[in-house]
Amino acid sequence: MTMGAREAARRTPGAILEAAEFDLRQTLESGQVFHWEEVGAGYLGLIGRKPVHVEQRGSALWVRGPGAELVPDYFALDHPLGAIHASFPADPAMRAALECCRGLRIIRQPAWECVATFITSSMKQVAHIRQMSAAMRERFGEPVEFEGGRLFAFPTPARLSAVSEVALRECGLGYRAKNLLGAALLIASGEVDLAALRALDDDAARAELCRLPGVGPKVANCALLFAFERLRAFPIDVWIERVLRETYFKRKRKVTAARLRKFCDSYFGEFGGYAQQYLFHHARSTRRKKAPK
DNA sequence: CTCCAGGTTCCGG
DNA sequence: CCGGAACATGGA
Repeated sequence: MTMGAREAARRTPGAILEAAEFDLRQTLESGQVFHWEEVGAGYLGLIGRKPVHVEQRGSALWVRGPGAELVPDYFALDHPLGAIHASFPADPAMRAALECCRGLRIIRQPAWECVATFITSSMKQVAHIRQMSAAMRERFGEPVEFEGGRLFAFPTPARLSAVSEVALRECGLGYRAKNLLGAALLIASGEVDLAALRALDDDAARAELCRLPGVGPKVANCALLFAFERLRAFPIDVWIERVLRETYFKRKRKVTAARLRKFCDSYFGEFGGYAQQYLFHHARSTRRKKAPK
């Protein structure tokens, strides 16, 4: 596909940066973030309110747009991925996940949009979460012009707290609308201070997150992992639970949630969150491709 | 049409 | 502490 001269002229100047041990696609398609769109040979999205287009060619990232300078931090290119991979347990399941997902990085998301999207995630497929996120952005977010198109920032807590529950339901949230509204209110009022969580240890930060309606242990761990860089946080969802039971608790009866929790916290170690994300993405990408008949 | 999805909350053993 | 049930919506 060649690009027309007019379209090419719309492009903003770009830059090239080195990104070793990084796989953009695995990172953006692994279900940790929900607003990036595949455009051309790369991905288009916002980092906060700054638009950027990112394309990977080998170990180089071609970036263009106001968000370009934020790319290294956002995609956590400074995480010691070699050491992280080396920290994974050496069992077969973990090995397979590593081979599948090598280069996947846990990114540094803005806290609120991470918390908010995961509040909407309960009992929803990744495709649905993406739809709800897009709907809320388009309807309530600040528009951002970029290369002849328009993107929308994720609406702030203040903005969302002023929205009606009906309007949120129209974005497809269902019963989650009330939770998101309540969470936005608690944060907009200052009763819960997301920025202040950075000073707390993991357990205290998790407890604080769980004060938000619609945030339980799983969503709190997602937020800790994807927005607060707590790389030990290990979210247990239906996929991971299936993997755990089939892999580490084969033919054991009565494995309670508490038992699973305890196992994960000790077995996967200091970068447990990374291990979890690799297992999650591997399970999803192999289960979905199966049986095209 | 039926099944199920990155859960949380509330309620009775 | 543990298992169940309700809660909404849409893609496969």
